[in-house]
Amino acid sequence: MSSAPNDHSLDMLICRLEIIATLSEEERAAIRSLPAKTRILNAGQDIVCDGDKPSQSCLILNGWACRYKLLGAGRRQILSFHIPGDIPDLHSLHIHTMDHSLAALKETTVVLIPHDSLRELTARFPGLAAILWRETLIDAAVFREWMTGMGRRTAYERMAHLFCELYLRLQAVGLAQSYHCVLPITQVDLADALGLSNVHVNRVLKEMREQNLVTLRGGSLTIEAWDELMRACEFDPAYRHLEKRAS
Amino acid sequence: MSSAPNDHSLDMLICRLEIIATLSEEERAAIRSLPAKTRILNAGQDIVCDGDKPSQSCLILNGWACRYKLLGAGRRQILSFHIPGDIPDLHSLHIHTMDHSLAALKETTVVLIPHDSLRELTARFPGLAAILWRETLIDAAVFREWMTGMGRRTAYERMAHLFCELYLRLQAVGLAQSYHCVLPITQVDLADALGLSNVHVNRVLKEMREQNLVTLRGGSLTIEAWDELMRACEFDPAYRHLEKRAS
DNA sequence: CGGCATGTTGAATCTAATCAATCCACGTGG
DNA sequence: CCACGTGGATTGATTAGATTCAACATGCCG
Repeated sequence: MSSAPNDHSLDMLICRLEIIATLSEEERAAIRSLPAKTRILNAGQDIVCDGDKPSQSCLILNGWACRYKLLGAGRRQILSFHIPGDIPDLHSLHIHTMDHSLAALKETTVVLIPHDSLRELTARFPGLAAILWRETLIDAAVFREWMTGMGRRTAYERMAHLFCELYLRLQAVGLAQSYHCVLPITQVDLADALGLSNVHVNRVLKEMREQNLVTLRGGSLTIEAWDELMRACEFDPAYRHLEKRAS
Repeated sequence: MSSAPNDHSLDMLICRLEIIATLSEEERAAIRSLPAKTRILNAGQDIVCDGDKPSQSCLILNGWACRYKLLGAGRRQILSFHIPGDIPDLHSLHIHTMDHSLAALKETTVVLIPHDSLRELTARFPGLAAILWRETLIDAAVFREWMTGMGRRTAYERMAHLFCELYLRLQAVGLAQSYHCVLPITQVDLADALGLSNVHVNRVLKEMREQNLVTLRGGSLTIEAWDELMRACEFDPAYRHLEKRAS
């Protein structure tokens, strides 16, 4: 953990929020002056654990993370994947006990922002409060989409849907272009995210590869037929609620 | 739709918020003076639809509702059930387009509160804003729990878990006692909520009945063995985040 | 080089879905 | 009052999809 010179790590957050809203110069300045500590995590390392009562939230600067819950008999459910610009535990600002864990999927750099500072920020700038609130609501909207997938979509559709979602999210932060991106997710992780067994994930991936739809290999994803991929899972990006709106 | 004399329908909301927080007298008064219209819906009637851009949120006064998404080929996923005291579409305050629908499961009375008034309220009382934000975060926490159920729990466990959740929620608003409550949910609804087929729901219910665990019949639920029911699904109520905290 | 994590494949098994009847309670209209 | 229609619940038979178990391949790292 290193106390940051605060180069401009928080610009990442500004950039992210401006995807869904317009910020004033004051608001940008206030965000930039948030106290922040940088921390680097190894692959597999937990950032926050189920049951913790964190006093800070983390912004991902680079790397990958996922949230997950553990059940008895070694069962695990991955709830979401997170990429640079995300604040995966923003909810802990108002919900004090973690009901799941957050872990790095590869070497990952995060910026830790104290809840006190965030609370002060939202008190001074109600507009920012609304935007952050909105971020957590979008998070919930994505949960709803995943839920409907797990309940009512086939394994094939679920996988296709996840690839569409991840590609668009990566593209939005400049980490994907021309239907190609890094995806440091193992087949076991995919299985735990989609509610499948690792063996079945392997077979569905094989099928998609053979159909020249998508190829996932060596930690990188190539989408060979974007339109068909979207059609296969009835993908509608509306659930991510990216319509911009002057708060 | 009738313009309400505003007897005290909003006390329901106060009561609900005081489950997770402590309100000042001013805050209570401000809530009570919210403009509100009462509306009565028939069973099966939609309250808000996927794609709508509502300008108000609804508080359930009595009855039952559920949120759901429709997919191609007639598939439906129920995302949540709602009982008196819930504000199932509070998120529409900051997310402007509905990504799912909300429908009454039986004759249901709701109070409609304009977004403008809510925004004004949260601007004047940042403490209330935090509490409402928190409500939406708890909503998301429940989604996470359902997700892990659909991904990693068996049909039997999922069903048991849902019954535990609903019973405790009903109990909290005085609609259940001595392990018995009204549950106007058909087996088809249960199936769409749990990601199962109606036939399988029927079989699991039969199994539970034969084990003297729970009986669901004629719209009412009786839990014969609460402890065992909780054990069967590893139920831990923590995910509903009811710890009270002076905001 | 050995060890370990990850990915791949086959075979057997099982859970839950699907298809198809039937039943029952209830309300409606003749 | 009874015939009828309807929505929900129930049951059986069959099948599809996914899991489990097991073996083996591959690649990376110390």
